[in-house]
Amino acid sequence: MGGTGRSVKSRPLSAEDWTARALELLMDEGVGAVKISRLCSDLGVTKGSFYWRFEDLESLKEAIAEKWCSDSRRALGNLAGLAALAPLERLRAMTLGLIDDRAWSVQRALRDWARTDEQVAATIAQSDTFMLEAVQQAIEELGSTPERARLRAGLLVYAGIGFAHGQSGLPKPEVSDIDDLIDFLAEDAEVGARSGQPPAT
Amino acid sequence: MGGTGRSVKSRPLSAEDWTARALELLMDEGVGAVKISRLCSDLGVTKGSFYWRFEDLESLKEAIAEKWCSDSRRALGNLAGLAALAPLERLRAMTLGLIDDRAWSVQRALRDWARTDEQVAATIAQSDTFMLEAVQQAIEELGSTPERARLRAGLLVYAGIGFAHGQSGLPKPEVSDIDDLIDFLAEDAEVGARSGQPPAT
DNA sequence: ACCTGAACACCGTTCAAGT
DNA sequence: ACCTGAACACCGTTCAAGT
Repeated sequence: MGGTGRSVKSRPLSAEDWTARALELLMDEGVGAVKISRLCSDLGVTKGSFYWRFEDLESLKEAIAEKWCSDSRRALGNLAGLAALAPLERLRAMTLGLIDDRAWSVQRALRDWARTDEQVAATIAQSDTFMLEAVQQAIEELGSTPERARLRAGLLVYAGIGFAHGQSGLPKPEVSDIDDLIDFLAEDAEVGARSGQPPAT
Repeated sequence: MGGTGRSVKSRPLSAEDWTARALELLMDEGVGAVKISRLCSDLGVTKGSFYWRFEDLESLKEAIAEKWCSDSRRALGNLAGLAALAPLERLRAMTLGLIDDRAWSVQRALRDWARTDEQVAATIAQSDTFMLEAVQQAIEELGSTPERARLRAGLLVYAGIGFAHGQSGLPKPEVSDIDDLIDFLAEDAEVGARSGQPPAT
């Protein structure tokens, strides 16, 4: 059945062919399926072919990380780019994305690899920073001072990462909980705005 | 040099000998060091000896998880048991524990294993629930309603887990940030208490 | 340039045999 | 009861040889 395993001799495999299939495997079957031998049988070649394109497994993982982070950065950029959208709605959309995205299993694997691979760590760090700034800005637009917004954004982003790694017997937040959460942040932002310092020059 | 590698024939190895050494390895050298072959050379036996005590690697990991969770549960119990301590101080101590505990690398490995091992998952879930309840109760005592306290506790605990898994290029919270955070929760709790519903019967 | 084929090291697992 | 020793499967890695 179609798609995998080149039954006929076709064009040589590009690096993208390898990373694309590896990312598919990671999403569909988890980190345990990302093995050179598995990739080779899927792509219909022998291992030597892999080592023609990549130094070793690590460099494959780095390539996966870069592809995935650039993809998700683009997605988040689309959201943040909707400056037209009210900050409250934008924040809500981001938070929901934090919760239900099925691609969290990918992130878990990446963070895992990041622990022993500086390249991957740097890629992830950049991606996290981007997310934090988007959230912080939305909260600022709700009326918090930059410092307050940074604290709240950090709390929210860290909680999102934690949720992804938890799976944890802890009650999974419902959509209504998300709404309460946003209310929580918004309500406080108003307090901050009302009693607030004037914005720093 | 002393400690590891029984140079002389001594008493047979108990299951605890194996799990204790494995936990040491996990804390000192990370998850990559927890290998049967490594354990065997450390303990001065051959692999068959391991398989006399354990079914396979999975069951060793389950044993590690149980040992570690029961240890940390006791530690947290000591904190929560200090009902004498003002809830604000208790909450602060717990949150600081969430941040600086060097044993986070262990938790990361356990959550990783939990993904493919139901036993480990159950052990972790129980540990998480215990933590959540302790935090929730402290926040309730600050004057929040149970529902509000649950939301805030969940946010805090998830953020702690996320922080442990992040390492993430995001700015690591300073102690002063923790204080701001506690203020944030406390301040809101007061708001909740002032405008609050009467506690449910 | 791109890939095969065979080899090797390392690790988990099994099992008959030893004490 | 507790462990050895040797075997096997699986996976990552290397490399000479093929087209």
